[in-house]
Amino acid sequence: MPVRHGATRDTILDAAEQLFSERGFEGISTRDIVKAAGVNLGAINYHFGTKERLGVEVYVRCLARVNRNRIARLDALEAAGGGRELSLAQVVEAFVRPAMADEKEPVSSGSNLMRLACRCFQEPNPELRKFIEEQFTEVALRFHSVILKVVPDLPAGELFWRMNFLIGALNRGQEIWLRFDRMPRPQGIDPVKPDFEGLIQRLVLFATAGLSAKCPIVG
Amino acid sequence: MPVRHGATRDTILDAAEQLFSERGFEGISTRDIVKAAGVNLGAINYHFGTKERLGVEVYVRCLARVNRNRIARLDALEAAGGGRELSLAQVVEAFVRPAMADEKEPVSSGSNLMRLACRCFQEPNPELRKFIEEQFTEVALRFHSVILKVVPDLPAGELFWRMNFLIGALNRGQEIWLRFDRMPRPQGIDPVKPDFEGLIQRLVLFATAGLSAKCPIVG
DNA sequence: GCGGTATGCATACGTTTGTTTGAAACGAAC
DNA sequence: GTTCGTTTCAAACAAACGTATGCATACCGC
Repeated sequence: MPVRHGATRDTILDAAEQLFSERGFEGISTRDIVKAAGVNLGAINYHFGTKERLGVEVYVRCLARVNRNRIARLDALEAAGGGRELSLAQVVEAFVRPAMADEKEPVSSGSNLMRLACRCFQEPNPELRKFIEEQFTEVALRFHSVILKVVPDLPAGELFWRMNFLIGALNRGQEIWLRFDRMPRPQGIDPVKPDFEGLIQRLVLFATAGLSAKCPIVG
Repeated sequence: MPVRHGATRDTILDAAEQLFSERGFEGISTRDIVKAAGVNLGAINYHFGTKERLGVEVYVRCLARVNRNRIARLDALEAAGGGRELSLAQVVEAFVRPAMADEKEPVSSGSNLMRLACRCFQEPNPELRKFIEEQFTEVALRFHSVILKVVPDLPAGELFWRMNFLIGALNRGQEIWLRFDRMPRPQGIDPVKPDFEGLIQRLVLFATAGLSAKCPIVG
């Protein structure tokens, strides 16, 4: 029945990705996964050992892709700029866009990439968090140093927190965008759902302003 | 044994609040809760019916307090201002501060209030989400209209998204602040953990800039 | 005092959980 | 065509899960 080597393994990863992104790691059972994947119950333990190791692999696979993409975009920007200084908006976009879509997973409201990139920050399981956080060290360092160059009068100590504010805004933006149609929207406000590019544009605008806010002179 | 009416019920609520805030709703069992609360296993079902209804009550109790506080702060600001226009920073602070501490729960790294106010946005359980989101309708409307007054050239359609960016930044800021000491911090960046007021100040600065960013002229 | 409602407790119920087992089916090598 | 390592399968495992039951105890108006 299996067509190629490792097919079952990948099927499980894909099914688990989808389910975890919707209900979280603790909210999904191994039986949910094998049923969705159409494979045997024993397959998870055979291929991954434990449910937790499967969880780690799902999240790491997704985040590695996103973060590789972020760095690639930054590299491309710097190469294209040829020594000229980048704009902060360009840098922020290079950070934001890969969390939303890439060549393998084009934009859609059913996008696993975006959904999982959100959920990875929301998993309370400490073991999972450990591996998830590891995926961000390289990207954090790269963007940190680039942004410091682009926003010269920003104290280094401030950037750490502002980067996290950006990450939070990104997550929340994604979450609301994905759930928009199924969400009880407060009447009297009547928000509109922008298309995908509109969301990025709004995020970039917000975060760019936030990142480059002048620090009040202390003392 | 019980000293006053409803003591067991409240003990359960407090214990569940603490545990849910750390591991999420799905990550905690009824047995975890009764053990932490020091009450009988049957007590949860007796007082709340189901685990899910206990979950709803825990989150609603916390959010009702936070959001009541937000509105009270806004009322106080408007009363004190006596018709003068508020500053955006004041409004943002009125939104941010109640999610971090109040008279019942002063600031500390063990603060349940802050931890739970974060987790409430991260629960994947749809039933829980429904009740959680309900808690925000009033506060959303109030702050929406106030901010529109304070940032006059902000298109109403934009504010919905920027408010959510603010919420995201707030959540992420809280989360990182709470976990700061137990977190693997990227070397080469060496961030410092501000005190509580410093966190609020940074959040207000970031969000104020983001909220009042000028929209690029389209067309 | 007494009756009745509200609460506490120990225990058990039926499911679902993650994981393990041992045998069957497979593909490639020889 | 037999062998061997790998993968799939149905079935079973013990443990943990949320919940229900039956009975003891407390409280309160009377």
